[in-house]
This record gives sequence, structure tokens and C-alpha cells, in this order.
Amino acid sequence: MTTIRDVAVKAGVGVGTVSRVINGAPGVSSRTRDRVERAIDALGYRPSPAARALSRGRASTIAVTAPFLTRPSVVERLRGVVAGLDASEYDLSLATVETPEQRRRRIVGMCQRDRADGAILISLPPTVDEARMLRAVGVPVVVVDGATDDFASITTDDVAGGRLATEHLLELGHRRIAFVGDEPDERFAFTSSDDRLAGYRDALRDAGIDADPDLVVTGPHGREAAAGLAGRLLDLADRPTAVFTASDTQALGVLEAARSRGLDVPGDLSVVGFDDIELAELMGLTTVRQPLFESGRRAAELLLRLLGRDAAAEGDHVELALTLVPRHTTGRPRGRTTRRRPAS
Amino acid sequence: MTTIRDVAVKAGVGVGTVSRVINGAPGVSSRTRDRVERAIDALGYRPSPAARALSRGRASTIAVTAPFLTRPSVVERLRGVVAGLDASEYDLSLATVETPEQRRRRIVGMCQRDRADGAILISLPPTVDEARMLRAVGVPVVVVDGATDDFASITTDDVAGGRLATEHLLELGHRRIAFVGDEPDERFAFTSSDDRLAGYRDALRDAGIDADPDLVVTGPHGREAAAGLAGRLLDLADRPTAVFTASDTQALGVLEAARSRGLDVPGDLSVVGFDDIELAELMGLTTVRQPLFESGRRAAELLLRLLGRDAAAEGDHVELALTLVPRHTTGRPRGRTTRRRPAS
DNA sequence: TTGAAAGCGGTACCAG
DNA sequence: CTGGTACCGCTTTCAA
Repeated sequence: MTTIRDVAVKAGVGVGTVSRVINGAPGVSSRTRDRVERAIDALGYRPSPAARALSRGRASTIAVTAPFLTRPSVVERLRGVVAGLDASEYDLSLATVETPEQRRRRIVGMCQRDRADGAILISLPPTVDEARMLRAVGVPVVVVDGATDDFASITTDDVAGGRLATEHLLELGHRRIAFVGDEPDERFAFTSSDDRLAGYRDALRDAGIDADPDLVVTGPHGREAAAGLAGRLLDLADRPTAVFTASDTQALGVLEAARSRGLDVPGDLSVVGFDDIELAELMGLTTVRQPLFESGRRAAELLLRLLGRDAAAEGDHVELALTLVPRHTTGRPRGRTTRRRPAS
Repeated sequence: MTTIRDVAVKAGVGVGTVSRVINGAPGVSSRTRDRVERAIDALGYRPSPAARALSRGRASTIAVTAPFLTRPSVVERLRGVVAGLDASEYDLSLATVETPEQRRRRIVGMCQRDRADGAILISLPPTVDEARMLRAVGVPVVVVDGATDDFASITTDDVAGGRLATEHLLELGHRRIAFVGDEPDERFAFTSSDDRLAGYRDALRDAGIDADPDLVVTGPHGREAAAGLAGRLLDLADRPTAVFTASDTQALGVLEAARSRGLDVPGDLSVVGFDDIELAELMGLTTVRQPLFESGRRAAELLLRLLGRDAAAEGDHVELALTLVPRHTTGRPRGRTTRRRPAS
């Protein structure tokens, strides 16, 4: 391996000068600079990141932590982060957490010491404990998809999103609207499903509808689980005419359950998802779009900015807009609802 | 930041001893070891990765390079790699390449100097040039999904896979079988689509069928492009009764084209994909399954082994098995083919 | 403008 | 079994 010393010798200068040239520091005569650059090219010299990191006290690395690469939304956010970091001089160190035990170890471990200069947490809002440790580490942190007071964050208003979806169904004339979401999660403290549920409740309340508790079901995340939950809903004597789900993935499960029961969508059942993953368009799913890729990109940019200014900037909180994307899984209710009208 | 020196002072020993304890080196009395460990805990000491890297001459990092995180198959492989590296002491440094220019810079740059101790290339078989540079760097490399003579690799027999899919269709009685795949790619040198096409040709030849060149179409990767290509195929006067595609994603496009023309699948058209991504099951797509996650995991394990032994092991080449997964998009041909029979 | 030298925080060898 | 010390390769004063 050729070192900075080799370059210095070859160029006939001191190592300090070579260092200055490498780092574009001022105070080097252009003649000397030239000579050094020639030597660098001739030797094919590359500075050692490790030596640099040790000497400068920073790793030129950003730690990215995410749960479950099985979730399209997480992958899409990760893509955004990668893109946002692309032009920078930072390496991206990736860790995933799939269990609560991993969680703390990873989140903090990733940026301890000079391992990383900053961290991006995707869909992993830090617990109080983690926040404290993270703050102790002293590196800037950006949380994507998760509220925090402690760090900068990129979020969306999930409550508003839940309201958006529900209001869409209300406007179409639905009154019996169900919700399928994630079970409360102590392990990861994901809150988006709950928030979307809150928005759903708000919308129903504002419409003067008593939310039927039987129509709110939660279970493990995933298509299959959602299909099971939806099945129970659809087998109800007085089944809902519409379902709002906490994610597109779960909406797919609902569609599956409807299909297996011979129910027409949107004729017999309207379905609204959340996220607008690629699949949603493919399936013609009505959904609430959130800018997933964008959220990652913005997080990277924000962190880069934080890394730029000397002092830590106090909480930058970016909130990205949500939009309803009407497609082919929602329509006016018919059947039961219609039949009931004369009776009322 | 507390350093090894602080620990040494607190424990009343030399730094060498602390180092030995940290690294579990032999030759430390248990009494001393205890004292040191206590000091470490008391101080909350963590060794500096940068200093370690510089001193040991290795970064404890593995570089992972992949194209397009938009492709489910790539993400799935990446998941495998992450899982395989999980228990190890290595960090995972991720880079993606989306353009040919990025390609070389990334692939080689990632493991230059002490940046990484080894590299995993996902779906990016190195060019001769890249291989040369990579070899010059001297770190072990494992290529996932791509043939190489230069490095260890995890592959599948794509030719056999193409044959598998085609033979399945032949057995069902199809004679006019089309192929939809990726256009030849000079930029990334992906070969899997071409290999699968070769297998398709082999199978037809063995069945004594003259492959109709009009039935082989290629275009940019992706569902929409595939839908367009399939559209042309389906509008043919003598349209195929079955289509084999180079990926599930493309198969989805074919299904879309069929649906938009009111063709029944598998009644009017049989479709076979490749990969068996999650979506394939959801759509009931008949496909050739390849162990994507597994390929990543195996790559990580292989690299870890390579990193373990002092000498570089000469080419370890693992070939993973392919299996046909029959679902609901393939069946016996009817219509045109049947009608033609009396005429022949 | 430039060279020399003191770290950065470990590892590993060498005496003892 | 243990302490002392010379690196690892770079950055960054400090003098000149």
C-alpha cells in the first residue's frame, strides 16, 4: 500500500503538504500542488479511511438503521436515503433490527465512538432510553417516520391521513366502515397504525357516526394476517361496506378475503389502503399516498446539513404531505346499506 | 471519550494488558482480567473502531454493492446478506449503482484501501476490467447472481431454469410459446435473461419445435415495458398460447396485457414467471423459484469463511437449485391451438 | 508557503 | 503473566 509518505518522498515535499493538497487546504503554491498531484497519480495513491477517521475524529460514515426489509415502505425509504447520501462523501453503514433485543444494541451501537458521524433511524422512533443514550453519543440523528422531540425528523401526519381515507369513504356514502391495522406493538413502538386509527375515529365522530368497536380489528402486520382479520369482518351478519387499512399490504389481504368470498370490489366492498407502494397502482388500489422515497432523501439531506453546521441544530421537523389517490377499489355502497334505508 | 489508557490507569495495569483482555487473548491471569473488566464497565469503555482498523490493518467492514433496490429480487438477496452478516463482527457498508458510471467507481472504491475487508456483489458480475482491479485490491469477493471465474460465487443455473419453465408448458401441450425478457444490456452485463432464453430455446429444440423468432421479444426491465411487449405478442394473428418471462415482474406485465384484452388466464393464455417473489404467490403466478434470500445468506457465510482462513480460497462456486412452482396461471391450451388441429 | 513533529487510540512485539 | 513502546497513516499545529 502506498502511503502519504511515499507520495511526499516522490514529490520531494513533506507529508503535511501532501495532506494539504489532498484536502484542498489553502496555502499551497500551485507549482507544489502540481508536483504533488502528479506524484499521487503516478503512485495511484488513495488516503486510508481508517487513518483519516482516527486522525480527524470522524468516520465519514452514516449509520442507517431500519426494521424489516420485507416491508416495501421501509425499502422505499431506504432507497431515498441511499440516493440522498449518494453524492456525499459519507459511506452508509446499514443495520436492520428484527427483534427488540437487537434494537437497542443496534441503534446505539451503530454510532458509538467513531463508528459513525450521524444516524438515520427509519421507522424506528427511539424510546426514551434509546434517546438518552443516543444523545449521550452526541451525533446528530434524523428519525424518518416516527415522532420525536429529541431529534430532527421527517414525518407525515398519520392522523390526518386516517381522516383523509375515512372521509373519502364517508363522502361516497359509506356508514359502516371498518378498520384493519397493526396490533399495538410494545416491541417496536410503531405508532402509525394507531394514529391512522385515531384519524378514522375523528372522521367518524365528525360525521356523527358512532364507531362500532366490532369493526376495528388489529393483528400482526402482513397480508395474510390482514386477510384473516378481514374474513371475520366480512362474515359478520351486518358486515361493513368499506374497509380502511393501515397499509397497502394489509389492504391486499382484505382484497384477498373479499375475493375468496365472492364479494365484488368496489361493488360489495370498498377498500382504502395506505402508503401507495408500487403494488397499489398495479392493483388499482385506492390509497393514501405518502412520499416514501422522498422521506428518505429528505432525511439524508437534513442529516448532511446538520453535519455541516458546527453546532447541532435544534429540532428540524419536516412534515411531508399526504394525498388521497382514488383508484378502483372504492365506490358508492350498495346492497345492505341501500336495503336498510326504507327501514330507518 | 474514554480511551484504553484511561482503563489501564483505572485498573492499574498497562495498555497492553487491557488490549489483551478486550481481545480475549490468552496469557492474562484471571485476577487481572477481572480488574480490567471492572474498570471497563465502570468507565463504559468501548474501543475505537477507527483506531482498531488502523492498527490491525482491517476495517471489520464488508462492502455490499447492488443495483436497483427497486427490484424485489435484489432486495431479497440483500436481506439474506444482512442476515448472514448479522451475527458476525462485521459492519455492512452499502452502495448501490444505478448507472454504468457509478458502477466501476463504486465496486472498486468500496473496498479500496482499508475501507472494507471483503466485498459482496449482488447481481453485478464484474467486468474483466473490474475483476482485475478488484483482484489488485486483494480482498476476497463473493458474487451473488452472476457467473465469474475470478471470484467465489453463488449462482443458479438460469439455462436450466428457462428449460424448466418451458418444459412445463410443453408438457401441458403448448406449442406456440413466447418469451418476454430483458433487452441485451451492455451497461450492466446482466446475463440471466439471456440465459433463461437459452434454456427456452433448448427445450423447444429438444421437443422438435422450431422456435418462432417473432415470439421472442425483449425490452427494458419492468412491468409496464413487459405489458407493452406482451401486447404486441397477443395482437399477433397467430398469437401464442403461453408466455414465459424472464422475471415475475415482467410476468405481471403480461398478465396485465392479457387482462386488458379480455383474455382468460390460463384459459386463453398460460404465463410462467421467474424468481418467485412474494407477489408471485399473491397473484397465483406459476413460476420458477430461486432461493433469493438464501443466495444472500450463503454469500455472506462464504465470505466470512474466506475471511477466516488466512489464504484466499480458490473459487468456491455454490449453485443453488431451481424449482418449478405450479400455481394458477398455467393450464392446457385451448382455442386456436385446438381449432387448428383438424386442419393439420 | 512549507517541513517537522505531536498526536489520534489502538495492537503487538519485546523484555523482564 | 505483564509493562513499555514502536508503529498504523493521516491531520494539524508550530516554527521557520
